[in-house]
Amino acid sequence: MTSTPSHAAIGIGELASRTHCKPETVRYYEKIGLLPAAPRNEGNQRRYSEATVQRLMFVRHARDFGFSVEAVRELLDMADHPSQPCDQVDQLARRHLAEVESRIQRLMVLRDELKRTVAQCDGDSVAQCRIIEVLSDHRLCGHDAAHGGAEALR
Amino acid sequence: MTSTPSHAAIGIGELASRTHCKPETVRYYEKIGLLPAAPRNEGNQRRYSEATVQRLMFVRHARDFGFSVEAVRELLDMADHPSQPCDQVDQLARRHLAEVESRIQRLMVLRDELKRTVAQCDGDSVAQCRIIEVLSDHRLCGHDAAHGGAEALR
DNA sequence: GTAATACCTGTAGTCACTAGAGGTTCAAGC
DNA sequence: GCTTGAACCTCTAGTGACTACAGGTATTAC
Repeated sequence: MTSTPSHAAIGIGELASRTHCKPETVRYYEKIGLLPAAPRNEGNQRRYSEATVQRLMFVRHARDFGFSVEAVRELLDMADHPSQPCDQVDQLARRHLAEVESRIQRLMVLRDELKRTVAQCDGDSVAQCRIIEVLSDHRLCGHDAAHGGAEALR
Repeated sequence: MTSTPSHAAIGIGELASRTHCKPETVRYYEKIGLLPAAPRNEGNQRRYSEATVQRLMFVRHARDFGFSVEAVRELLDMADHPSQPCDQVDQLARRHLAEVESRIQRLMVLRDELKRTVAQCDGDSVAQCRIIEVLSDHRLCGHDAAHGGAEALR
């Protein structure tokens, strides 16, 4: 076991493994200001406290929720001011929820069209392939607008 | 109207507008080899044929379907060999469909969790905010694994 | 003492474009 | 023929959120 007593300083490797990310990511977060510049030991290596573990967990969790780094920055700022009203947090989360829902919608349209197209392929030569045919001629789609596939991923 | 007779050479601007993309994107596709290097007029400007319009439409349409540029490259290659069997096209499309479906699944898990969290916020101060609380403590989630938010977007 | 591992900085790469600088060519009107 | 403005050219850098690598230093275990 390499568990460290809670009062001891934590190295970047342990911090990373405890928060399910990589040392590179930790340094990246420090660089872009999501984490404060870590104090160093005599050999110039970063040493962390439990508070930083908590902060990084918050960051990772928010990222897992799909919030952008900029949104995480705002959320952290709000979390740092607990006596303020939480309207802003609420708005940010609702906006994000709306984005996720619209992404799901667009992906579902795309999925249906892909499904329909794939189902029509009879496994013969490319010349008769329905997939290639549909890609070649937009009029063969169920939809006449773009499906928003590439955009749906953003 | 600025319509061009079909036998005349087409400029990059018209090609772009007819395929709903930008001149920059056309040049980018040429650079990465999705489009062949265009012949030039005396003043070094690109001139396109109807065949290129068709090819670019294919590319845009495949991208709208959410295929990666690498996948589009493969699809183009297959479309260029119409006498071959279309198993590969089929496999590529099915793999892509599976990816889209898994992305939808992950996004739906994320959406449900976000929805639940947002619903629990009573609009009081940040200190009591359920959203901040959940982000601070992963155990408060419905799920105990990562929600795959950031990954779901890829 | 030595060897393996962990850490450091800085830079470049990923994906699919997009934006801008700074210059050239074209097309239309006078 | 000249001028003006739009369209075009090349090249470089920026986007988001990391990831990977090169080349060096520190720590740790034996």
